Amino acid sequence: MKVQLPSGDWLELPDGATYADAAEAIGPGLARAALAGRRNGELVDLSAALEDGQPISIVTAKDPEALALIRHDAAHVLATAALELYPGTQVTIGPPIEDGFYYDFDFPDGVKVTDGDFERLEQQVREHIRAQERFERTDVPAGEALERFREQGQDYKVELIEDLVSDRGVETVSLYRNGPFLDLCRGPHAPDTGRIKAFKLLSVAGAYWRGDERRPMLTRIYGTAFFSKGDLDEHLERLEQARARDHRRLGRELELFRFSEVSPGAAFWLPRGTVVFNRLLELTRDKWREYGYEEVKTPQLYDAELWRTSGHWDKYREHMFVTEAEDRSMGLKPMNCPGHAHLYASGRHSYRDLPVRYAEPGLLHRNEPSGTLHGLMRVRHFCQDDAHIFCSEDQIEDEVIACLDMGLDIYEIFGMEARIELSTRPEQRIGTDAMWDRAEAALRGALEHRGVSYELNVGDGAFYGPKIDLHMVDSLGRSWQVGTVQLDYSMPERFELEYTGADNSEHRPVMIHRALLGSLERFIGILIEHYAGELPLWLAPVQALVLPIADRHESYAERVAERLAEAGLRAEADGRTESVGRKIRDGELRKVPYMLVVGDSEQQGGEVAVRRHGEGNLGSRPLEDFARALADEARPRKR
RNA sequence: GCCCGCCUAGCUCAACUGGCAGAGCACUUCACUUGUAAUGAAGAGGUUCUCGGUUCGAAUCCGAGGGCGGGCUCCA
Repeated sequence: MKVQLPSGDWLELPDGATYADAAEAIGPGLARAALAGRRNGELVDLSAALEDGQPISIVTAKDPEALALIRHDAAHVLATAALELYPGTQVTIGPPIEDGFYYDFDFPDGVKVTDGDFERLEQQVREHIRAQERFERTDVPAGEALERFREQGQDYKVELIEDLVSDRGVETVSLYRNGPFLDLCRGPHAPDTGRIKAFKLLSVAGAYWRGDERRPMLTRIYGTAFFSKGDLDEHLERLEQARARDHRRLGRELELFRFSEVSPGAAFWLPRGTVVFNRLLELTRDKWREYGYEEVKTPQLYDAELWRTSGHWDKYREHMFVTEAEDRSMGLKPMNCPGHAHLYASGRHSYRDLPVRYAEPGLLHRNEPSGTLHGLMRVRHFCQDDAHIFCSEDQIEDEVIACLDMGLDIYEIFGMEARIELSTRPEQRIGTDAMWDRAEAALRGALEHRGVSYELNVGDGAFYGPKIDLHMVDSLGRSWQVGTVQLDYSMPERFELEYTGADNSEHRPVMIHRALLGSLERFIGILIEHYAGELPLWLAPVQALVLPIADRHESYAERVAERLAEAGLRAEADGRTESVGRKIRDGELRKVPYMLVVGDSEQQGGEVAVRRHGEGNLGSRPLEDFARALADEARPRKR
């Protein structure tokens, strides 16, 4: 039989040959390096049989998918070790993930595995790796596999097989054996455990079986594997560097904000952080003006009646802070939409006035579960760059395009890109199919018009309408939603919103909820990590620090700072009686963009010696000159 | 909310098996008057997260609560 190699050459092999045989035939070096085969783009075991006339390739460590392969191998070896150290453990699933793998275990009663047990586990794993145990695949009838796992008391595996049979009509399943461990697994695997060259366990966490909070809580052990110790070390080094960018750490070090037990999930903004916050808000307001929004201000606290009307009392109450006042139930707003809808409803509107765009940097409170709070990224109190657009149905697409434009404008200022998702109609929904068709088409049309790529999230829309979500990742690769553009047909219904059409009869507007930064808190968290704390000049809490060399230069330093302040810049003089080296060090650690050293020669010549953060000494230049240049550089961003 | 871990000075962290709570940085004062990443000395700073228990004795052991961290679930 013949198979075709990636080079286009044909390779002649005896019938019944495997990928391993093909690798051997090509050369002994490749045979040693071979980890798996590739058939029609899919990885297969080296022991898989070749088919006549097929194009094939041999996968080695250089293949982009090879790491996932050995990480999956590593997960099996971890399960092997766990079963040996903790007999009676039930194994569940153990897939490779970005940067590593995990395995979920249900340990026997009384066994609690923590990261203190990692050393023992790792040692056990290493022994199996050293032994170079072969991964052997066998395909068996589902019934036989069921029997086997039932006997072993592996209930989760039994459930998995039962579901494979009932949901997918599977008749045979594949099992993989490595050393003493036999696991239900789709494969493929490397030929033996010795291919895992570097291995490390990273963390332990709880995880619900099948992600369902009503099912048992399992113990998830995270780890990673590489083809060399060097690669592993490099990865650990990257993790360490990512931790140094953590906004919680930088927020404390740069004195931007703090948290306190007296108000969990709510940031206390220090003066420097407040500068950043306000600068971002100014940017938002500029954009609102540019895109034709009108800013409004609505109350924090509303009678329960409003929340009943909006549906929050039924659907969102557990996330609301509720209080009593003079025998009335009141709720702090978790969203601005009911207030804006109420405001719209309280006046008359002509079709000539549409779209009405109400914007508000709304202060919201949401009673998020304690376990979900996370620095600035997930808080209970935050400020949303929120707006609601009331428009006719034929205005939807243009409005959504404008929202996307505005969002992409803003992200571009920071050189950041959002991952965009379109979420379509869920099972539980209101409105007719025709309405959903139009709404989804409008959102898709807007995305395509703007020419952005997006992922389709089928069935994940809100019950009242489809939505576009914009996500960004933090320093550790965690994805957070920032912006959202949502169509809402429900709220206008509930609040009986109307506008008078050209036909002089009343029509129902559509409501578009949209936020682009999402929450200023979260966005600032992402910005801090994006810039590793080195905020661009226009956002920096202190833009220039003036450093007098000796006491006699202090009044000149003050004058320099004042001159910069006159130019609209944020400047401070460091009048401490410390060495210049010390002041520079402190300024560098504070990540202040510019430091201006002033001594005798600067004072006499009306100059400043400019030092740029991260670049060093740029030499002296006239103060006037520098002030003008800096004011220009600090003038907002692009556009 | 659930699982695991952690909580000592403003920050980073010490304190052998239960036996007088410490250091560096920051802060205050004094001296030094400084030219591009830490001048020196002295001083002050503690409910060891909270409450309860065990013990002659608890930062340390046990229980409950709070907060934080890593995940899971949730997240209009």
